[in-house]
Amino acid sequence: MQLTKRQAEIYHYLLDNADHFDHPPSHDELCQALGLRSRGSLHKHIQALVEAGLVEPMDRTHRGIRLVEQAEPEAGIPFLGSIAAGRPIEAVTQPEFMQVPEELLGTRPCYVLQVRGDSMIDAGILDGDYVVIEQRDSARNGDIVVALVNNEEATLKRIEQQPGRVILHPANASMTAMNYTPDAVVIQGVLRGLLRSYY
Amino acid sequence: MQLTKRQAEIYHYLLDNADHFDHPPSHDELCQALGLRSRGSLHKHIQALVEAGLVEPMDRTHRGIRLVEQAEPEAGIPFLGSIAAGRPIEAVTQPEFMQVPEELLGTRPCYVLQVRGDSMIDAGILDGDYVVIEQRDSARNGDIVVALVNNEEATLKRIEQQPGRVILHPANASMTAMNYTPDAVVIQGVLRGLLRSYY
DNA sequence: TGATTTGTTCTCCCCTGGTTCTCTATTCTA
DNA sequence: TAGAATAGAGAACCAGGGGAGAACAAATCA
Repeated sequence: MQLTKRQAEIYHYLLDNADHFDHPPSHDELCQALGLRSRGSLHKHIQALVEAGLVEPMDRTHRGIRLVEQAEPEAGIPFLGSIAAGRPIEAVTQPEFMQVPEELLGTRPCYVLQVRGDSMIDAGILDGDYVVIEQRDSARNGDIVVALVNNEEATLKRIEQQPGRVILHPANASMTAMNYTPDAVVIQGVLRGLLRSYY
Repeated sequence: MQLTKRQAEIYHYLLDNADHFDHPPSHDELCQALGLRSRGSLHKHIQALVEAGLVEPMDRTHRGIRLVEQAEPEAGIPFLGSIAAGRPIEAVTQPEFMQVPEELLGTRPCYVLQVRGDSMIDAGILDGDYVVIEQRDSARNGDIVVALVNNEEATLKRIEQQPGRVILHPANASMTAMNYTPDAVVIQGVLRGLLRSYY
């Protein structure tokens, strides 16, 4: 259902101030905060929000103006899919969330990918491991990064950036490093943590 | 259940003053403290708190207003210390707790140790990694276990149990497996997960 | 055991606050 | 430009929240 301008205004006020109130506000308090003089007018708006499913119906209970539980902040960080050298990231249809120790998180947003293949095995990253990736578009030489190559292949490699070229080093004695021009390689994130499940 | 404003007020008063009382307060004392003149009125509020599960039901016992212990669910599993081949587990003085994805947990209690040394490097377990250990006293051949050897040395190795002897295999080409009698090796847990932090 | 606390129940009452209604002003739209 | 939609004011209504106090019963104390 479409909100009117005023309804949206009031809804946003409620959103912004949800934590300011120690108790849900009464109609009178809200009227004052919103510059209304009539409880009746406010009630009409609140009623519209209830019908739109944004506010809990409050059947005569006092101080009952409560926002509908927004999708509770899903704990953890999203598990997005799997990464295998030479293919695009294979996304899961429904992102799941994984609880990750804070020690493995950076300040920037992070996500989790599952590693396919053995290209980083000498760095202790095995087939099936989960890697925590911090979203960044730049990296320092020596970092292990998720890189998008030629706009189609995603890969997890150690990066070496030199003037005029970018080298992606696997960590596998049986594989060789690859050379690219800088504009062929887009850094999508930097390896920040690793999770492995046995059994 | 949602508390009314007054109920929340009283509950917070109880929380704030829980330690001030040498014994749980009587209704009369609380009335005085809260500025109420009627025990009956207070009783209604306390009753609501009991129904909300915040106050112990006090079936007619005198001076019985007691808060329900809010067993705050300690998030995560304990980080106990570090394990290095050939030494006892070095315990941290104050166990910290780490958030660990459910995928790495078993049904039994788990704890976290930090790995010191390179003895399992060929299994992708590096110096500094955190391992999630499930408490068990037995393991299957091939499992990586925390084993207490000769009642003094703790070590993380792949186990092979044969009639009359136990072999602990490192995963490092430059190290050799060790043979023990079964009673010299006590299994303390089985490797269940691994966490690694880069940077 | 009798007196005193103290928890419980109940009834009465007032005020706050949600609801409903009507009336009016303004803005938008066909 | 007329009618609809949107907004607000304010009155009236009444249920819920909160308190007072009496009466009672169980626990505790002297």
